[in-house]
Amino acid sequence: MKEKEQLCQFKLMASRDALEVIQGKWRIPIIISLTYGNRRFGEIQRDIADISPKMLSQELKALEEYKIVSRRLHDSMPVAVEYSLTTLGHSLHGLLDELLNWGVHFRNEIVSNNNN
Amino acid sequence: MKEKEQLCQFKLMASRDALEVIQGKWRIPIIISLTYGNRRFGEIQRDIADISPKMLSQELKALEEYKIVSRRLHDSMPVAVEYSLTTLGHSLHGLLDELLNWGVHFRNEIVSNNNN
DNA sequence: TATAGCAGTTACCCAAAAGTAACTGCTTAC
DNA sequence: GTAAGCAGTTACTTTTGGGTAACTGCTATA
Repeated sequence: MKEKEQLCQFKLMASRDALEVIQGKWRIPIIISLTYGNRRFGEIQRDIADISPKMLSQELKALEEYKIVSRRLHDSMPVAVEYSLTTLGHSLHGLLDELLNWGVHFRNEIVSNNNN
Repeated sequence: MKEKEQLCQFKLMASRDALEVIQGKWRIPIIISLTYGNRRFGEIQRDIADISPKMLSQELKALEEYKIVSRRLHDSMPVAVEYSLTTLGHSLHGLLDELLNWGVHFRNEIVSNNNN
């Protein structure tokens, strides 16, 4: 079964590509916040109660580089910055959905399985 | 829109639950290897070419604690150990699928988008 | 004119994650 | 009897991720 092994290797590579982008404590939460519409820096910070401005800024920059998030600067005075998901960012929708569903499923399992 | 905000908070929690389990460089790859059937320690190690025995052992233990993986010891002589996915482990199938699809999608996007 | 809000940045520190290398005890095959 | 494969473990080091606190420059509001 050489085919099977090649498929396995292919999947391993694909998973690495994906993980490279979404890895870390804050990226998924940031993306989730942005699925609720365009958001300002401070708004995201309020959504994700325990993120520091340093981490938010750092991770937003990373997500921008991966073309997941776009940053629009409105040249009003006091600077207003608007973050939003790109098309590529929105393409994470299905993955996010599965992640959330599984998160809920997992919590139910561990709560109910005092048996086992 | 108080509802919207509560839903957002709910999703943030669910994502944390899920991430706690699948976070890290090696867990997803290990789970992928195990979707190809029950596997011995050495087989997983060969699937995932660059994992060290230390990391494999450590992550398998963690996945066992989360009830994602089960370890069966055959008391033959030379010890044979068989790892497999639990039901909970198999329930990650949909998530893995989305992850892999997105990984492929992402790679295609960044390869083709020399424009932008 | 002092305070608060906007959108961050900077320097410093610590803990966790991961890598490296060597070693274990067991058995079978050469 | 020596090498190789099984399934790991141990000690040590490096790297990275993330936390904390203080600070920036700008503006609107009280």
